[in-house]
Amino acid sequence: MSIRKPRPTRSGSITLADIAERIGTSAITVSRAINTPHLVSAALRAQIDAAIAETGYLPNRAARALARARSDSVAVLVPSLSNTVFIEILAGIHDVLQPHGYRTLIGDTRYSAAQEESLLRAYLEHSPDGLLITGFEQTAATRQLIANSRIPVVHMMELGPADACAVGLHQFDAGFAMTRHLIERGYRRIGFLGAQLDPRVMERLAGYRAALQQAGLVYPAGELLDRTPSSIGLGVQLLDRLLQQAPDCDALFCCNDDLAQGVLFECQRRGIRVPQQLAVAGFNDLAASAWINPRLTTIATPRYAIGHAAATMLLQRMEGRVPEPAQIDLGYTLVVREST
Amino acid sequence: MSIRKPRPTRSGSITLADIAERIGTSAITVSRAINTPHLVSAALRAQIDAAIAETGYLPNRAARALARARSDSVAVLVPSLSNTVFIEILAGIHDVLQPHGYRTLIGDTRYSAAQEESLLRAYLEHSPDGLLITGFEQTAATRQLIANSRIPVVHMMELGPADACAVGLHQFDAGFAMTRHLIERGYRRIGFLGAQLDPRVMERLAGYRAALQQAGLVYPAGELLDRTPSSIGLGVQLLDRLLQQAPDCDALFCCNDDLAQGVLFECQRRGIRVPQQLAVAGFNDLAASAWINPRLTTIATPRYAIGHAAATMLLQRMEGRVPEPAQIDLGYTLVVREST
DNA sequence: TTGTAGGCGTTATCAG
DNA sequence: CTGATAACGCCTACAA
Repeated sequence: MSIRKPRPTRSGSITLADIAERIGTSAITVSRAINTPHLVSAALRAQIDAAIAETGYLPNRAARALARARSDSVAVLVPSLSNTVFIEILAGIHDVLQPHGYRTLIGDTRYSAAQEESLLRAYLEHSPDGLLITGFEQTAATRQLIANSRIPVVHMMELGPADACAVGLHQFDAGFAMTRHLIERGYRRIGFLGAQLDPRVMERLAGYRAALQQAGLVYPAGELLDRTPSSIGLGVQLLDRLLQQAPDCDALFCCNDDLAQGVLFECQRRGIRVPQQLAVAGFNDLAASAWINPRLTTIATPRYAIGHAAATMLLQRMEGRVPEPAQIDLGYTLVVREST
Repeated sequence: MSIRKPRPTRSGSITLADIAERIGTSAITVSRAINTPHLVSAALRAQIDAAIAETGYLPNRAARALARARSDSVAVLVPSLSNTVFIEILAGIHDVLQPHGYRTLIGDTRYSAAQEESLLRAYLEHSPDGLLITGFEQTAATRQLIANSRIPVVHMMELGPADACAVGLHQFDAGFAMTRHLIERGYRRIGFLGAQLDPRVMERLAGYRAALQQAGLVYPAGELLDRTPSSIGLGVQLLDRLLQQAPDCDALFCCNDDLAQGVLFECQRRGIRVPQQLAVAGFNDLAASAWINPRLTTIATPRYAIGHAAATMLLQRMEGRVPEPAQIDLGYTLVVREST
């Protein structure tokens, strides 16, 4: 009989070996009792469970990750957390991944490709089992990092090159559809308010331009673009600037609801009647838009569903399956309310 | 000269040893070149850096965490991500922790103490070096987990028992102050709309009640409480119910700005003049509140600063220092605008 | 300034 | 069903 040497650990926390020692079995058996209970006799299992409960043992993820060469975690990169659009995406992701035992490493790139790159580098050190990333505008280095890591990736929000996995919608089409709606309503001098100018906004803008062009209603004076992050306050400000550069504008397509809400507030304040004097449309259908006065016409985007589907697709790829199809277009809905 | 045996790794990724082998040195030297460059000769350092760049080597956090018995990560538990209040707290936390090399594990408890407990259990497996948690309403098991883990904790938003570390404000006082403001403005039948009913809302309610009591203006019919999560739509709905149960109400203190915004939208729709017929006050000073019509009187809470200070305090404790004082009251600001 | 030995806590592998 | 052994990749301690 060998004398078990006392095992003073550096961290002082309880380990598998501690539990094993307590009930005179081996660490590996305790490990099995936890991970594959059906491979352990009921008697031992009961003892082990009791010891675990007594001691408050918590498995050490780092050790597990090291031994198994996988971390049960997924890195998620979004451009912003203050935009509820991405919060809803995260909710969809979480609801899929959580039940499968995955942890989520959330990274906020603050709309910067450089930040995205450094965040990704940082997260790759955790050897995530998969990656969910927003859009397709990665730096070359980011793309290289992803390629080298060999982990499955699913892009969110936009649809891209056919060889990539993605769940999203055609931002161009949505921008086009909203503009068509305004044209069909009879508006003729349709402006566009753009903020942040991230790739998705630029796509919407392209859709807007295409629709105007097609209808012979091109209206350059009506375009107002600003790199500033979108906000209600910015909407207020941009309306003022727009009315100066295009006083005869009769409809305004805002690249998102924040901006549109600011515009509506300012219209109220100035006594501009919406939609009679100026029609206002937004994008994304945020919570306030259904209640503001007048209720805002907008494009509803399926954020939760995008997160859900992207996570589901990633799950398949992490399990080695090949998701079919590789690109899922979840579309958009034109929600016509009172403001147009 | 010993023959180096080929090192086929399970994961296939590049390791310190790979780099070392490439340039004929040892793993530990490469480790030092990365972590304590001043302990390695310039010549070797240059070679090592080159090899790292060439191979795209990324350190393995799990191995590092295991070896050092610390993870350079901090667990953060908030009740909601859809409430921008907590997003701003996260921003403050991030801005402090990120530069110090800490990763943030974000947990959304969805206002459930049970979820909080299971999230904490999950995150403790990552052996975070510290914990930031919202409020003081933990389950007994949660408290036990925290105690056993022996990691430093800082509570956020509220102030609590003197032996705990916390950064926040006296929700009771803020509720009291807003109610005093309404009383001083001359309103006499002041109602209260409460949603979610989390501990902080209940504190504000208590402050409201105390102020009314003190002024001899107790107005039970004016209290309307609903467990439903707060939202603009709920504000609309609650106003309707309130006007039925307390038609003579002349001021309404909403437990947060979402609710208040819904109330304002519905007042507009019904032609109720604010503040002449009904004064409306909110709580938190969300972005829209400064722009809505009429502009909303509310309590501004220092969310970013709370996150920032809490993270700073945690940092001190993680470095073994004892922060002084242990409780930081960051206060609140009564922002009087047009709605009262 | 560099290297060797050994351990961190868990799991894969293979043997009983 | 159970266990011994050897990784996993990195770091501490000590030695040279």
